[in-house]
Order: sequence, then structure tokens, then C-alpha cells
Amino acid sequence: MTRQILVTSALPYANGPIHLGHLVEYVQTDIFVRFQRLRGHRVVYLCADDTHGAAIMIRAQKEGRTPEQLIADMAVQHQRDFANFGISFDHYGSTNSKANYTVAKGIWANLRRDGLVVERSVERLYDPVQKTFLADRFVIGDCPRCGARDQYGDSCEACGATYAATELKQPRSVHSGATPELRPSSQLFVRLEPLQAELTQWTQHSGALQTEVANYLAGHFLDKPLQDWDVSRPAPYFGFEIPDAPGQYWYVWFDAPIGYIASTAEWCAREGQQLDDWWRNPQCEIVHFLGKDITYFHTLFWPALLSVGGYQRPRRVQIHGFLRVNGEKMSKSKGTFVTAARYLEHLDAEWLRYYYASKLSSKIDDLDFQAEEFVGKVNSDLVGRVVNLASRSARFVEATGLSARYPDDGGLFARAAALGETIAAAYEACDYREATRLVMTLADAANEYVEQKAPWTLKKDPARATELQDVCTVVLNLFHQLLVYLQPVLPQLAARGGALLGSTCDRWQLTATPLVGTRVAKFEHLMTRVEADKVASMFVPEASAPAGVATPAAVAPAVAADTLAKEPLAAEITIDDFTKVDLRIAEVVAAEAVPEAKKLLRLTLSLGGGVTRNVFAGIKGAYEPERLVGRLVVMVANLAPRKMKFGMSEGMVIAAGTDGEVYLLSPDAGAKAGQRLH
RNA sequence: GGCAGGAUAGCUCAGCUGGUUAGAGCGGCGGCUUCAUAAGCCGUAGGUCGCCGGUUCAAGUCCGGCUCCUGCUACCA
Repeated sequence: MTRQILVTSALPYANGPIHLGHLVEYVQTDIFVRFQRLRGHRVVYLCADDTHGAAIMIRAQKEGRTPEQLIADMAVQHQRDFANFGISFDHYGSTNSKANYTVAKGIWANLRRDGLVVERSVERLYDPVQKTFLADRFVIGDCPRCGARDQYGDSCEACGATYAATELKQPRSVHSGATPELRPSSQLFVRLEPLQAELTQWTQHSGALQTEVANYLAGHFLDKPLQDWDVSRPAPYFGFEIPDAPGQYWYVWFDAPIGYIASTAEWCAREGQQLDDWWRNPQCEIVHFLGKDITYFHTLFWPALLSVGGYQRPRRVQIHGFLRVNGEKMSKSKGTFVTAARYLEHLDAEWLRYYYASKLSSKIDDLDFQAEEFVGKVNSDLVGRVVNLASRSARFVEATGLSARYPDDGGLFARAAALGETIAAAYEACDYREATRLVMTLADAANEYVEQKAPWTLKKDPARATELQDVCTVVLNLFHQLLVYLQPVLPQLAARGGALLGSTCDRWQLTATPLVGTRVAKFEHLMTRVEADKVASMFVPEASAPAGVATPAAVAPAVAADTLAKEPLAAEITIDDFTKVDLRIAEVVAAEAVPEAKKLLRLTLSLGGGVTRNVFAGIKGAYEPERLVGRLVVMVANLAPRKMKFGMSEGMVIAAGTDGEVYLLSPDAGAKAGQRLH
């Protein structure tokens, strides 16, 4: 029976680049989707950028551009990264779209109709100068717990404390710098309590949730009356203005999941499909993949919205854990916070897909990335066992092709075909670890067969040519089965291996019937081995790595070869010419973006002994100011001061770069601010 | 502090409703092979199943307590 399945991954926030942690989810989902397609089901895979909220607004403001410009840029980056990892979305939308507004408006109208929207006055911080209410993130001040300065109104980046914006010490508005005052603000809430019975039923008895999740909800939320959900935010806010509440915007988490439906709507419009066939059709299985941090949004609010909106609830919510690296949280300073783009500078996307698959189960456990294990899995499983089957047999039959009839193989092919349903069940359950393990047992059996038949011996005896062809026919057919079974994980390998054998590798059923009498193409390497030092170099800590995370520079292809050509060596000078330039080590003691400038950061550099210089540097695009504070740089200390639009610049900071890249220089450990470079 | 999940060979993990000598892969060690991307095959050594107590003819598997790890949450959701 052909199933109809709508699959989503959580919408990545347009506030940052895709990293290895995100990829756990997209790879997990993509494998599921490709598996279902391979089985012949009707599948659509949808996603979108999550674009609204205060964080986006603030970041855009800092970078001196509009939120629209920021999210447009992010959309390009995100989709490029996903494409590079083979994530096969049918459509990728944005929550800042007309379609999303339309769907959100519809659901909102139903909430109103059912009397589920209530208005209530809440005390909020108000900027008396700008005359606006302030979202938590628009208030900065000192952390009430640890006293760290300039923290946002929701949590402290220094100590991790969370608190209300009203608890900040010395609070001030990021807009005007004024001290905020408390004022009553009228806000909108969605009542969830009337839906409690329905949600309890769905979470506890529908089978849509993993048991840990059902328990979590039962013990945390459903054991007492569900509280009203605060879904509005006062202007200014980047998002959708609520149609019947001018000056109020939907909170980002209201319209984010609605993006699933909106993205489907856009896809439907493009493909001539009917939205109701996917969201209002009990035959259609909706499957959401997401991380454990956003569980309650997807298991309480979201099903509530769906229900009120007249849409069907998900058949399954598949929740995964976080990525850790060498047993620890990903960390920028330790270099373990690796973006998708950075990974690809060093390693192959399919290696990661396989590695993740080999570790993923259907549980919520965190997944630990371990470099040596990664190297081992790729080299020994994929290259040593799977690909090796082709490379030790294909050459022998390049001239003859496969035998016309499938020879006796002692039942190997039949056994592998029979295991197909077990493997499929593992994929279906998202137990990819089990699926890949099973496939590897087949690879082992095939290698034993090669060992036993020793085709290299047969080759030496012309009289046994037929036997040689038969042996290779068996090996390549076993290899072909593996390619198909692994196709959801390794689509590119399957395509290349398929090209060798003249197979598309695109239907699960192909594993049931041997290939016979077909030609075998000239053998070429199907996959390269991983070199351990490449994995290591990917984890070089941020401090010595170029630029920040996800800068445009990181995206540019490596062009070391023509760097010199682009900027030829300058004319010769004497040592006296050089000594005219006074280069000094300086410490960045303060750094901030110049809001009106596109590229400038204002740096306060210390030369030691209380001597500081104010310097403007055109490095905004590559460095976040907070990260620069405390680091040592090299400056030209005797450059004539220059008056700029934003103030006097008293020197310049040395950086390298071609075509807009920027790489600041750092001295080795031990250098002190004020020391001259000779 | 509350809640959820976890603690099994050096590493990553299987072990369902309690029942013969606790398993797999990787890694280690020994041998074989040389077709293949220093790949492959065979053999082998490793575990007081976190700790304490209980139930039982019998517990990694059930119950109680404790320790440690991870995550969520901390009268916001």
C-alpha cells in the first residue's frame, strides 16, 4: 500500500549559520524521507527559515541593515549548506511570507471564534524616550545574579542565569539609553486549558510521541491546568502585526510552526497539489522531526493550534538529542562549534551522513561526535568493507560484464534480500544505527565470500574465466544490494556505484532481483578515505581560526594559488623605509559596531601603561565586537590621525585578506601590549 | 530544588515480558592473505553489568535507598 507522508524538520532560526548540531536533525530527517521515497511512498519534505523575533531585529540593527536583508542573506546561506549535505527538501520557505501570514490569520480567526483569545494587562518595561514597550532583549543592564555588565533582559551570557527584564540592575533601553519604566501593557493570550483533555488524550494515547516525551508532558504540564500562552509582543517587533490588534505582533513561536503549513501551501501552488489533501486528510501521515529543546512548542501549543485551525495533528513527532563533541557541549572557544561550511572545507558531506546514521537511534539520547570513531567508521565500514567489494571485483569483469545467469552463491543473495524487511523496519523506526549495523553484517558476509573464492587466483588460470566471471557477478550483486540499502544515507555513493553497474539504485525492490548480463563500467574510486589530521584541523579553536562563524569569507573557495596574482608584490624598499612604520602589539580593550557604518568597528586599543588609541577598523563583516575584546592585535601606531565621519581614528589595525576577506593577526603567546615589531 | 533519561568489555552501544558459559562493532593481541583505497580473512584476550540492600529456586533484567552524568525546568512557557 502506498502511504502518503508529509515530513518536516524544525525551522532553523535565521539568526545564525547551520552547524553540525543542526545537521543531526536534517540528516536524520533526510534519511527518513529518502527511505520512504525508496520504498515507493508518496512523500513531501518541507522546511523553511524561522525569521521573526527580537533577536533577528537586534542583530540586523547591529549590522546596520534591515531584518529583511539579514534573513534574505541567511536564507541563501542556509539553503546552500543544506544542498551541500544532500538534504532533499521539496520546498524551503520562510516564515516571513505571504503564505505564512495567510495561514496564521486563518488560525487566529478560529481562535477568536472559539473565544480562546483573551486580553490582559501585563506590567512591561517602557522606553519613555522612544515611547515604545521593550521586548526583553531590548533592555540591557547588569545581571542580577553575577553582576556581569550589559546583559540582555532575558538571560545572562556570563553566568547563564535567566530572569525577567524587570530584575536587571541599571537597566536601560537599547534604543535610547533611557531608563525604562514599568507600564501596564495590554497583551493577548491563547487559552489552552479548554483543550487540555484533547491534548492529554493525544500526548498520552495516540502513539505519536516517544514515551519519555509523553511522561515529560504528563508530569510537567498536564498534571495541572494549562496556563494561557502569551502570544503577542508590542511594537517594535519584527514579525506579523496581529490583524485585529494594531501595534501588537504575534510572538515568533506563534507563527514559526505555522511555517510548516505555509511551506506546504507554497509547494502545493507550485506543484498543482491541494493543501487540504496534505493537512486535512486523515490518510496523510504528518511526521515532525525536531530537537528536544523545542519539545513543548510542538507537543502542546502546536497541536492545539492545529486542532483549532481545523488541521490534523501529526501522526508522529520524532525528537532527537543534542550533538556533543568529544563528550562535551559544542564550544566556540574550543573550536568544536563547527559550521556546515567549515566542515565542508575539510571533509566530505557523505562521511558525516554515514557517521550520524551509524550512531542515531530513535531515542532522545545525545549523540557524541568523536574524531577517531568518525575516521574509523568511514574508513573501515565504508571504504574497507563496502566500497572495497567493488574495487576488488569490478576490474575482473570490465571486459566481460556480468554473467548471463545468476550463479549459485550458496544463498548469499537470497539471505541479503530477505534481510531487507528487517533493515526497512529499522529505518522506519529511525533506528539507523541498527539499519547500518545490519547492512554491515551483509558486507562482512560478502567479503568472506571474496576471500573464499579468491578471484585473484582464478584470474591466473584462463580455463577458469567463467568461474571468475560468476564470482564477480555474485560479489557485485551483493554490493548492489548494499548500495540500495544504504541509498537513504549515501545517495551519492549509490549513484556512483549504480553508474558502475548500470543501476539507478532508486527502488528498494531492486534488492530482490540480481543483475545479470549487464555491462560493468571502468572502475573508478567511489569514495576516498578520511585522513585523521583533516578532522583535527576542522576543530582548530576559534582564536587561531580565521574570522568568525559563518562569515561570507568562510564561504569563498580556497584560492591560494592566485592570491599573489591578485595582489602582486610591491616595489623594493630599504630597511630605513621599513623602520619608519611603527608597528605595535595592542590589546583590544573595547569594541563596538558603528551602527551607521556598514563595515566599521570602533576599537579602543591599549598600548600598555594607560595609553589607549581610538581606531576605526573595517572589519565589521568578519568579526563580532564582543569576541575581539581582550585579544592582541597588531597596529600601525605612528599613522597620522584621520578624521572620519564617526570620529578621529588614531592608527590602523593590521589584517590580511583578498577580495574582502579579513584576517586579523595575533602574536604568539607572551607578547605584551606596547611591544614594537622589528 | 523539581522532572525526565542514563550508568553493561579500552570506546560506541544491544540485551523484550527475570532463567543455560552477558553480546555486537570498533580498538588491542596472534596468525593468514596480497585481488583491493596499508583494504580483506581467521583466531584470541578483555566485563564484581555504578554502589548498598531486598524480593525470588533464579536478577544486568523487578522493588527500595544512594552516588555520578546529561538534558529540561525553576513559581515565564
